[in-house]
Amino acid sequence: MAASKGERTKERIVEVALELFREHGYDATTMRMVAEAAGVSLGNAYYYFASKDLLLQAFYREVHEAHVAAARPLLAAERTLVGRLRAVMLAKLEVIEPYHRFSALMFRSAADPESPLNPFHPAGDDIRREGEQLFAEALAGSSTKVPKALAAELPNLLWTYSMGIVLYWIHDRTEGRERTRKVIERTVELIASAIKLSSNPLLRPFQSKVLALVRDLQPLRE
Amino acid sequence: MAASKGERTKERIVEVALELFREHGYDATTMRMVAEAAGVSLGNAYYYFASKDLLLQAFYREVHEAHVAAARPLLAAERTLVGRLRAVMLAKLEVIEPYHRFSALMFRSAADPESPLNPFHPAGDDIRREGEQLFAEALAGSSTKVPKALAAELPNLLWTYSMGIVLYWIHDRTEGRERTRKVIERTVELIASAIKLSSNPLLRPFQSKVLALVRDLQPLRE
DNA sequence: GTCTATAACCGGATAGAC
DNA sequence: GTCTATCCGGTTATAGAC
Repeated sequence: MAASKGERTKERIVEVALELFREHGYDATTMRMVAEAAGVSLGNAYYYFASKDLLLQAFYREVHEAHVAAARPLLAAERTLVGRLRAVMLAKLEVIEPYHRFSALMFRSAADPESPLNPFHPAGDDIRREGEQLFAEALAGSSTKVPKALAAELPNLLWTYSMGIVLYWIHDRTEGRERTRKVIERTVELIASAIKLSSNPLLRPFQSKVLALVRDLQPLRE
Repeated sequence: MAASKGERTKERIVEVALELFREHGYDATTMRMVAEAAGVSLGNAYYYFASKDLLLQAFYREVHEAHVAAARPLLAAERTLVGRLRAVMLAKLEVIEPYHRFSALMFRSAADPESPLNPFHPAGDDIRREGEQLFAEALAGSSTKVPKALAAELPNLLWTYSMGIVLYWIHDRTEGRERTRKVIERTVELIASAIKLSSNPLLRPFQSKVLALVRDLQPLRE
């Protein structure tokens, strides 16, 4: 109850904003609508959120938290690597489905250098780190042994992969997102196969090249 | 010389717009500036370009054409697969370098479903098709034999890859884009290795799974 | 029917008074 | 912290000129 008046106002703004986003989408929701619905003036809304984009970040966080909440129970029931990856991805699909109508706009920041959704965005961003964390858990709890060198890079790679799936899903107009589901099924199988194959000595030189590349990619995150 | 008055006006608008983009970037260039520089009214500028984004498409086309022009002579001098891929990618880097300052804004459409730069954008778009064509040439002229099934999918995959490199480059603040250059070097080597490995019988089942996936990805392009 | 201009709208963002 | 008044730039409506 230590919430100051300001904190409560801020919370109220986020709340109505997310509701409006769900109802009308991001673009169709104006800052004026948000301000009015929250019972504050336009200028005052900007006092709390310096830009409309910052409100969108609140949306990402909500989606992320719903994703974690949806994925955990599924993970508890799966031991195979492929099953666990599938669970995480399908949970994501479930959570974002209500936003599909507006997804193009709401996820366009995925390519924006300033956005945490951008896979190349410099580190320090909570949402991406927590997303990677979820994949780390999916890997750690699986019955498949993942080589250590690979294990260090995989969460980050899988997070990037998941962003690619979201990008695909945005364009998927099929009933029940059938197409995206199929792509997820095929890709999680492939990823699991690739991880298992990676121990094969024939591929050793190839594998170490890939790892070296992946490690080189990182410093952009500073 | 059949250029009607309207065509000439349109051309003039594109011309000054690209110049202003180069000088100030996309966002800082206003439609009012473009109109004034082209010597037309604001409303008239909109008669020719229904949106600012359509002017940006003209920019993409120019960049693409410069890329092809820069890549062709390099390709003429390279026979190895790795050399040819490298040539195409480095030519790209050369061409886009002048826009690095503003790249975040100018390339943000890469994730926009409506943009031809989006790798998942439905087919029918010239620029992406021509980009794939360039990679098809790079492959066709190389000394490496590419399995037919793979050859059909590769141009499209390589184009997507090149978009990923651009996304990386956008975030690359290093001197001379050293980091991106290194990533290109490593990735073209990996790609060439992977193509060669793909003939290995041990990987046959893996390879066919990958190809099946890639083919499945396509129909989104309708 | 092709082209051009002026005025206005709309929504994100800011300034500055209280 | 809150407001009102404005700015600014993309976009549109619309009227008229060639």
